[in-house]
Amino acid sequence: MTKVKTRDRILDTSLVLFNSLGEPNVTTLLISDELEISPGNLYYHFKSKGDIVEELFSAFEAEMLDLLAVPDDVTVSLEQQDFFLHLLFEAVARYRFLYQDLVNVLTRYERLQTRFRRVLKKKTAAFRGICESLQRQEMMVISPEELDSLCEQLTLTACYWSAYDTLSHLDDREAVDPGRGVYQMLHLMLPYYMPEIQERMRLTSLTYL
Amino acid sequence: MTKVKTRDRILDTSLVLFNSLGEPNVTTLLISDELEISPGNLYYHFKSKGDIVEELFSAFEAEMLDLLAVPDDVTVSLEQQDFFLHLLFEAVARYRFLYQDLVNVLTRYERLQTRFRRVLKKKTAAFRGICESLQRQEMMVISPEELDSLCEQLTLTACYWSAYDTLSHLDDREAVDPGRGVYQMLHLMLPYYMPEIQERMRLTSLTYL
DNA sequence: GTCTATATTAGGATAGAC
DNA sequence: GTCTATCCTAATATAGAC
Repeated sequence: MTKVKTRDRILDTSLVLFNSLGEPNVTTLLISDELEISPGNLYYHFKSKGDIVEELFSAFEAEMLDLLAVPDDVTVSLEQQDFFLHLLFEAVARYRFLYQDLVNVLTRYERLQTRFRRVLKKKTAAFRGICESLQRQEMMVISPEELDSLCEQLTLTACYWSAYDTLSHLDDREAVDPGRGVYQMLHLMLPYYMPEIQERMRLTSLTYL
Repeated sequence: MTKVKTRDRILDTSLVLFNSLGEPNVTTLLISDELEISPGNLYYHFKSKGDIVEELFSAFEAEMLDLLAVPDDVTVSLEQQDFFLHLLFEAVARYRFLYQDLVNVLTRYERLQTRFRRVLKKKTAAFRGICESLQRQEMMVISPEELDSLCEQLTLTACYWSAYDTLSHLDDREAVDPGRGVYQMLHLMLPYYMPEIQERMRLTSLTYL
């Protein structure tokens, strides 16, 4: 029984098309064309294009909230931090259509605004949690103001690295390299690690280039 | 003779509407409505909406290239650096419609792609120029790899701060606060200043909050 | 230069047969 | 569940009078 439900095929194909062409440039006709089904059929499964977007968003949201559910006073190792960043950028890349037209998408599908903001807040909180844990382990030293600024900067970068990266190859939007983003994230934190850790993380960061 | 040419009024109003509603959401009808002229009249002055966008882009480009024309081996004081960042964020804010739908706008008006990339490159180069000058003056210490990463991060932030900031108040897109962006930029450089300078710049940065 | 009226598409969405 | 045919609307753009 290898038959995949049409409904799911629509979601999969939409995601691919959204990511490579940009959500605003993908019409329902294009989606159905790509799937070799009729537009009517598509509308049998989803009552609007917005519904497809919302359902993809829900999947994104679920993945993110799961990933970002960092318990408050947990102890985070450098390996875990590393792994976390890796997963985060991978998830963002998988749903990059959201980020590449973020303001646009959020204004046209207003119901997503608060939900997206919640994810953002969780993201900042997760970064803060990690940094605080590293501080408790005396691997990091940072003042409260710097910590605020750093977490905001990490959030901004996690959000917009993929869009920024896309600017260099707008012709081929399939190409996506989350590694470079992780590298930048690590380098944002670098100055605040203790000297020995700093050296170690500098080396780690190179593996992402 | 206070009469402003219709052509210029179209450009002014378009810029305002683009900034507050997003370029994709602004129709030629809305522009002419706002100006209380007929759509036909608008098309007498510009043969397409894209032409309006391109002309606004040209103004943006001219301002930017002028601002970014930092001579190669110039000596930059901290005050000049500060002032430069200030002007930069002000210019970005004035044309924020470009940045808020960057990928979208650049894919729909392909001719702007290379021009925008040129501006980006100049931006990174300007940051590098400033940092190198500060290094020569022994106010900053930074390794070549860190410098690369920092300049890229500064460019990303200069580009996307306004869009990121907009996320918090998508309802009122008039509100724009370039100050906070400058603050973040200064904090990105902070770790690489010499200790005395660091203290001084930390204080300076507070004035931007 | 400016207007009114209208043409042209394209995209989202529905109706009804199979 | 799927198709074909069609509707509706909004947006870009043009024609021709004043």
